[in-house]
Amino acid sequence: MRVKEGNKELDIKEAAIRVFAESGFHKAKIAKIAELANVAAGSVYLYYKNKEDILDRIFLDLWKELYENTKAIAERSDINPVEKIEYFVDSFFNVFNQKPEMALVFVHEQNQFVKKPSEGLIYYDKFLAQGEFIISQGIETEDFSKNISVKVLRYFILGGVRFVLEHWAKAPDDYTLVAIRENLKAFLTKGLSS
Amino acid sequence: MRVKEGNKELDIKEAAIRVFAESGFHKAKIAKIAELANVAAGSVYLYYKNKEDILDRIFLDLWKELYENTKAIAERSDINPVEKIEYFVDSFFNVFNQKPEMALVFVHEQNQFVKKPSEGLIYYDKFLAQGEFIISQGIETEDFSKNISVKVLRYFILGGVRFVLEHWAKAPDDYTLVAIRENLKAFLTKGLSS
Amino acid sequence: MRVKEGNKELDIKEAAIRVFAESGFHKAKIAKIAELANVAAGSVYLYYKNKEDILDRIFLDLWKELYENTKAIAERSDINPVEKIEYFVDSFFNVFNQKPEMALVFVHEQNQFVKKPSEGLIYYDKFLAQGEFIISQGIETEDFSKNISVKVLRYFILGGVRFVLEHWAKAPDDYTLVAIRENLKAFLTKGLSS
Amino acid sequence: MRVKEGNKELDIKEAAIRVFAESGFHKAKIAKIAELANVAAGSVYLYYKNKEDILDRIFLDLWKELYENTKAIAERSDINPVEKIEYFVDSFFNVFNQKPEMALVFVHEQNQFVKKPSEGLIYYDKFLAQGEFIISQGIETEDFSKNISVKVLRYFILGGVRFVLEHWAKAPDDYTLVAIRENLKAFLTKGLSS
DNA sequence: TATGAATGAGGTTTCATTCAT
DNA sequence: TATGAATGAAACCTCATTCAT
Repeated sequence: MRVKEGNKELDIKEAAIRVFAESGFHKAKIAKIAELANVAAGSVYLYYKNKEDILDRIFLDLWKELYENTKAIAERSDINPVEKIEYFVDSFFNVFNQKPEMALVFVHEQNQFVKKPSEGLIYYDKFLAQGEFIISQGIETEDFSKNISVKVLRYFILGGVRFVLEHWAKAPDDYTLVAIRENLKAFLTKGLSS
Repeated sequence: MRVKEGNKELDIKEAAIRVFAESGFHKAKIAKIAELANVAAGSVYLYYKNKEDILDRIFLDLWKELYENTKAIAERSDINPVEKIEYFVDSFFNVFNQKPEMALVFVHEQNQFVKKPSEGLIYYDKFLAQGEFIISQGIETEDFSKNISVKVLRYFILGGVRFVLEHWAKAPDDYTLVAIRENLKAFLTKGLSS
Repeated sequence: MRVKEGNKELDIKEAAIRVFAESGFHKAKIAKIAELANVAAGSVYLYYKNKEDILDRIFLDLWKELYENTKAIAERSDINPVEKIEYFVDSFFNVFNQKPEMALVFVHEQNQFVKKPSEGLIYYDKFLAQGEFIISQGIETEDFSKNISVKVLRYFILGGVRFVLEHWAKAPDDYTLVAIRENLKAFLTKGLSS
Repeated sequence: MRVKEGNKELDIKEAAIRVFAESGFHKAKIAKIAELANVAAGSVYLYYKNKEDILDRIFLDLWKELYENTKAIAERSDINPVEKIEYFVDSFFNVFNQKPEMALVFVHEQNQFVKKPSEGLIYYDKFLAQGEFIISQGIETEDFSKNISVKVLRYFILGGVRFVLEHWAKAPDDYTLVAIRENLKAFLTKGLSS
């Protein structure tokens, strides 16, 4: 048994990611999370208000990180929109690079997460806005076709990425994340191009 | 004897689609489904083995219809791969055209559905195979780039479509399905092109 | 399928005996009884008030028959109490001779049956009274020991017979009913003797 | 932490005995057992896997105690088989002496109990084997008649005892257990004698 | 802060019984 | 008399959450 010295809050969150990935939020049991975190079931409630709060804070971490990793990209003036899209996609995949389980939680519980207001949701919206902004820039610079609906595209791309991620997370050996993202970058820039 | 009047099996299925769309499968209550179907709770079990069976048969209907609507397209020789992709996308969207709730069920419960073998899953696989086949054809005819990974793309496209559908289903007035599919068709054919 | 011409009431009763023997009263399903009786489930209620009523009438038949088969024995003056006991036991076993299933119902549901007043219960009491009467006679004639408690013995004997019957009914090949009853007769008459 | 006070496991088992005796296993409600045990319904499942498990462990206790109380008797060499039978019967009745309700559970649910393998069943079989062994010994020493079928007798005796117990448990005032067992001992030894 | 025993609300499912035909 | 579709009450069990220590 690992000596309990460290950060129980984090231990619980990480255990929860594993359990949510395995069973989905609804079937996940607090008792199992507590066990994996080497903590008593009751202790979970010292750090989290309830089960849903754990999920919320997992997503807060995720979208905050994604937002912060990508906000610099949108603002850069030394690269063109095509390159921005490429970096943007890279950033996104990097987050999941060594966390297949987080990818599954993202894919399966994002709906649950989006349903109600939360701090994490703000970062999620900001993240989407950045993607949208990059595409808009590209349309202005005529790098991208002006006939595309930014609104439609941003969901399409995010959804596509989600689904690909899911399959990668379930069978990481079928194709590498690097291969996936190169494919997507090529596909996206061609698809967007004017 | 009391004779079947109307079609309770269908009533229940349609009620279930509404409830699953609203609450998700896990939170959905049989009592609520029965109420919407104007049927006693116990009657649900005359037509469906259990709650999961309802979901299975909803997905069976969906993928069977999608498969059957699209199988002719893949086999046609009078149109080129680009047109096939366009028809394929059209077919897909047509199914949801007047069933926003079905789109939500599809989006939210597809994971659940894919997890275990079922008759519907066979049609789902066949459907995916058709999409994959069309793209492969296009690569052969050099209409599509030979650098794309069919495997990655097929999930990307399906996932993207799923997510777009979800947002449309939640707020059908923001953009019409027709607008969405025209956007996607343009984006896809460009993205795939060689 | 047997042509339904005959006695549905009887068909149902016989089906019920089989099902009660197999599953016990509580787990027995009306649907299964109806199926074995080649009758619709609802039809059962044309002939029997409810599930319990079927059991009651099965036991009524049983105890009425046992009572009527044995009442002549108690009254005979040409044989002594020892012989009466022997005939009494013979009569009892004869009823089950070719109905192992009835024996199981008797053994398992007798409790249920005794709990509430019914016509069958009257015959059951009369039957016990006859056995008691024969033993009392034997005590008077000094064939049987005067130290025995008739009350205790009559339950002991009936209970013993019940349990032996049960094991015979479950595995009729282990020992024949004839062998059983000869053993018991010998045991009883010796046990009772003065 | 909230600490186990008293012995809830035992409280529940004793409450269950009362409820099973009153209503029989199938009609017994967990809610009622929990109420009598002064425990929340859910707490029952902290100590017992399910309803059946409660019954199993009641019978395990019973047959283990009976087995352990009687195993010394069979092995003794200082008393003859007739005395062994007497002690054996005494032991048996002693267990129920101040637990009329346990006697009812035994009588009503023994069938249920015997149907499936369990730890208690092992003790039950051992107990029966001991009774059988004592009788066999008696036959060898010619204290008992060699014409009796041990197999038949062991069930007959157990069954008889069961039924007598039942009537005693339902109306303990009609005759004392002591009177019953003296009667039976006399009856048995005479019945068995050569 | 930490525990884990205790709680009790809540939902799926079964099945005896009813009743329209 | 006969049917069998429809009913709906009832109960086991799970598990998130609480709380005494």
